[in-house]
Amino acid sequence: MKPKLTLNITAKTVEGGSDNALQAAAERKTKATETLADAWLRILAMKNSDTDAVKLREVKRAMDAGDIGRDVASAGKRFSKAEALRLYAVLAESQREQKLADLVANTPSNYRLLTDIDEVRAVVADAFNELIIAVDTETTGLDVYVDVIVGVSLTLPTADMHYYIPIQPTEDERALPSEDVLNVLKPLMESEEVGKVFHNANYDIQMFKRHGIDLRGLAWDTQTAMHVLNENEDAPVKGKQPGTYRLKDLATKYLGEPSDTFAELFGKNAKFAEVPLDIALVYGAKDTDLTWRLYEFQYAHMAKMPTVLEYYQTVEVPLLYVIVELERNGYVLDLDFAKKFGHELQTQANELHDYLITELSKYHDSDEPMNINSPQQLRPALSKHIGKELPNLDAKRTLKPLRSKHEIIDKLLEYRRITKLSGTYIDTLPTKQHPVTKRWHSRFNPMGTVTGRFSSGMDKDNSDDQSFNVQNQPKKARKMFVAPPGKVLVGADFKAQEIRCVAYLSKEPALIKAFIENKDPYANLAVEFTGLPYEEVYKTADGGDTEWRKKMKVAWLAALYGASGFTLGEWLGVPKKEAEDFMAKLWKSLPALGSWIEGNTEFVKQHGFVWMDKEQRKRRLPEAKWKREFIPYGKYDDPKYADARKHNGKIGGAIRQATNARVQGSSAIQTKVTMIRAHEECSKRDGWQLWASVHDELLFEIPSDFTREDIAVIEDVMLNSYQFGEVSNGTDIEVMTVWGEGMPVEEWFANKETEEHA
DNA sequence: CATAACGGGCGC
DNA sequence: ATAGGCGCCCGTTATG
Repeated sequence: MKPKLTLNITAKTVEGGSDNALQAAAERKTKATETLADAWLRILAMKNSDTDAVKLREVKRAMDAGDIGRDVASAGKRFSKAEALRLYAVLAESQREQKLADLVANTPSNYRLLTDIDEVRAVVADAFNELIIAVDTETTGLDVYVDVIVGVSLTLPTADMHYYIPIQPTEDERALPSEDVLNVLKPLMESEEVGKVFHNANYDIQMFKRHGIDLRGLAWDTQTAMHVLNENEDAPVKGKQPGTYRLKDLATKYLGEPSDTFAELFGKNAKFAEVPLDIALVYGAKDTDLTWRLYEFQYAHMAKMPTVLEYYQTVEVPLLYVIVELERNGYVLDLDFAKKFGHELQTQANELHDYLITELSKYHDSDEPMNINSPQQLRPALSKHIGKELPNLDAKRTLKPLRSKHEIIDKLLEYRRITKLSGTYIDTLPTKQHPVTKRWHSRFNPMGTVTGRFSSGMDKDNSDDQSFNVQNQPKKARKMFVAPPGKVLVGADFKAQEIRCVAYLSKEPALIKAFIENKDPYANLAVEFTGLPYEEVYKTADGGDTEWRKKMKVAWLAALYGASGFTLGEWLGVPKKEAEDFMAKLWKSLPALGSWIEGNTEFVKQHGFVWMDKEQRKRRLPEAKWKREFIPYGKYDDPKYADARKHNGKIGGAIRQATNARVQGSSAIQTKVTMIRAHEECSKRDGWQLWASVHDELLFEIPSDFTREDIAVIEDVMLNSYQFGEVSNGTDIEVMTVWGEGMPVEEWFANKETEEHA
């Protein structure tokens, strides 16, 4: 039986209403007579977010099964998406209670709650007989500088036992004092002899550090390992929920063990310290149980790729210690400078805003005041102002070419530059000082990119996170970052890292020769291409780039990014045909490079992935194996072929990524290996810290009375930690007290000597 | 009021 | 037939 809802009115009986009112009433009636099935069709056809879509389907399933009925308060009203989502909350709550009861009732017999310190001692003694164990901490929250551990889970695989140790401040009198338990655990956690497996080790290492435990013996992290095994795991695919590197999602998917996250079981704002111990046991012990099983699964798979396994264990795992130090060290900001600079920007922004509003309001067709930041309002107004229809407001392609002709566009670009600078950096960063450490902390995510680079930014799972992206700070914002008292910052980059990487991977003689002879690679490419003498294609008399060198830089990027002739033409400002001819001729003069790129394309089409250097890491590009769909000539813009267009676009995208991923990923390996060496050298010396890593650059914090020998150590780290075959590494080293305001090492020492003699 | 998509822009 | 790789974050806009 379909429930049918009707309202007791008809259009005819409404008295004294206007036509509009009649119509509205009729519409209301149509909507009200909608069947529930129709309502579902309507709701599911809406533009729902992925999370909403999942919730809605779940509610529909429960309703169809008769598990849940309509909201009493909404009786008589049309069934809405809002009501469906309210029902989801009700459903989730009752399911949650049922799930918890089921979990406790089905607690495995080898899960054990430890509430006696002697039992903890016995378990630790047993753990010393294991080669490797799984460990997890439960805490009061997610702030690694404030929150504390309220429980520790241990899995002892040979004993086949899973323990949960609740500690104070867990709100149960059986919970043991924190210090007692952690003192017993300390030798185990600090032992190199017993390996440890974690899921998201960074977090647990930091929590232990907060309690004075310096964790050693890290053997595996099931989160970063999963990313090495499948970097596409949480690719934002439509209709699929992201965030699948969570332990519970991985267990559900790979272990066939349906598992709920903490929030799903206890609600968003629940505190682990308040969870009853019978539930805490089954939840906590299951964490390490699942982590261990996931480790076994992952190890078996990775062992089939020995080069990847070796890389994971010797680079990605030890790197986690480095990341912990990097994040905890944090940054010092010059707040006085930020405040002064912020005011300056504000004044400039206000002036520009006034000018733009005055000029553009004339063309703004609305009673509401105009908003310059709204592209929707800005584009028509600006188009009318300059008397030319603008297709978009893209700075590089559309606005910059017009800036010299129209003052308004020049001012607009300046306004956008200033508001971006203050809004994202100068005004925002000062608010992110950590209240306890008094420093600014960034996150370095080793699984933030598909190629193996780090990403940096906020922790998406932690809404309170005050972290920020340290890798995209513009030059002007870097001036806020200063060396801590008594220290200097030393920046060391990999000179032409990606070009050296390509020289090595492609074995292109023209490139290799440039680095052996210590010449400029772009100029050497130009020599190879034009036959002109080196001096004529390198620098101009005033030290700027020659036309040929500029052109080669652009062509280089095009080659690396897989740009088409069309795009290269745009970059060089020449017709497509000319760009294509140029590219063809370039490949002819660099045959090894050309065939290397072609080889990458063939390889990815055949295998659906590419290798990074020495097969240490894969970039999986399954779309490259797809077959192109046929679109008849002239039908390209036909909406009928939209899907085919999209399909073919993905193939092109995957092929473009093949070469780029090899270069970017291999360079990232070099940077990561070098970071481990850098960290080792820092830990041998007082006051030395790795300060940041920005893709092809490492920054150090060292005492300001450093010597030339100290710089030689940093130079050695950069040049000799990871080689690209016979292609040597290069580095430029700078000393600074303010980030970005550097000077060469020799200048630093020269200044110092002058001061000493004065 | 929360969430997500999008245009735009900073870094390498 | 199609148009530059990898990120993160801001403000606006759409949506219910």
